[in-house]
Amino acid sequence: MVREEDILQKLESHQLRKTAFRKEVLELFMASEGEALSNQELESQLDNPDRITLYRTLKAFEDKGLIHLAADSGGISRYALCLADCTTHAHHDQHAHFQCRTCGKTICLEGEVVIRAQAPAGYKVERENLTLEGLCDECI
Amino acid sequence: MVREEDILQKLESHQLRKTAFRKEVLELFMASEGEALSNQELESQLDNPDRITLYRTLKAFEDKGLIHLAADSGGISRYALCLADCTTHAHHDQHAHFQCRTCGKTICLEGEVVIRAQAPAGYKVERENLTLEGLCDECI
DNA sequence: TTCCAAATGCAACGCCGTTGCAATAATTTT
DNA sequence: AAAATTATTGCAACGGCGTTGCATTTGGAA
Repeated sequence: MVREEDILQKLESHQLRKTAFRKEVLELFMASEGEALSNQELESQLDNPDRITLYRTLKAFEDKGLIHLAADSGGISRYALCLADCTTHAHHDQHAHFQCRTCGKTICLEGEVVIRAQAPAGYKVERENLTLEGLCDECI
Repeated sequence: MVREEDILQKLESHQLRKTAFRKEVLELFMASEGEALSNQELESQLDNPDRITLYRTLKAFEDKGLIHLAADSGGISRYALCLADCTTHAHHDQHAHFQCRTCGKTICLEGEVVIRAQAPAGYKVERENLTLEGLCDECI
């Protein structure tokens, strides 16, 4: 269970207005335990879901460093809560994601990620994106 | 320049019919030097491009192991030629991709890729997907 | 309470990708 | 080489994801 107080505090600290809608959305993220949620999944759990408002809410959350985008192989967007040290326009959590090829469930992976891959000379690498694909524990 | 003979041979060896359209599409891939091309980019270079036919052509190429999908951060599909040892339903080339955040140019990266990341116990990892993002030599 | 800026809800749009179906073209068979 | 078979093409229509513009409502500050 997520405490109302914690939700409000999180919105406040990220300079986001405490509207009913945003509280609902943030609660879903905080209750999802590191799972990345799609617009569709969020809509199905919301009270009075307006697609467009949800899109804009997620974009606002992302801009303020509250959530981050996790690549989905199907081309849709999935977001997950950032760790504590992400702030506005400064996402610091460089971690891998896992996506189940059957149910689409996507989670953030904890722990160390070591990547060795080289871009050609003259290229500038700014971010590394690692996604593991396979079967989750429920689809195996 | 790509030789007609090589195009036909490649289609033949992958059990694909040698139609005018497919020859055109394959030629674009063979001339692109490891760059991953989107439907849009292909359409703009084709003679008489039918969107739907192009989608199906790419799917056929992929099924037969001629091309592979490279993740695009914007959620669209980009394909690139496979290396020689890919065959029907058996893609062997596990390599990273680089995508420019400005122009979208996407290339296959050669060389070794070492990944250390752990999925939770009970999960089965089947594929690892590594994409580097940044600026290409022309956008820097 | 008043005011302003931000967030919401609605309508409309554009792009990516897919499906069904009839017409056409490439192989295979005789 | 013609007929039969099978795959491919082109077209129409559709659905989903995501965006933009605009009027209305709401949250927060003065």
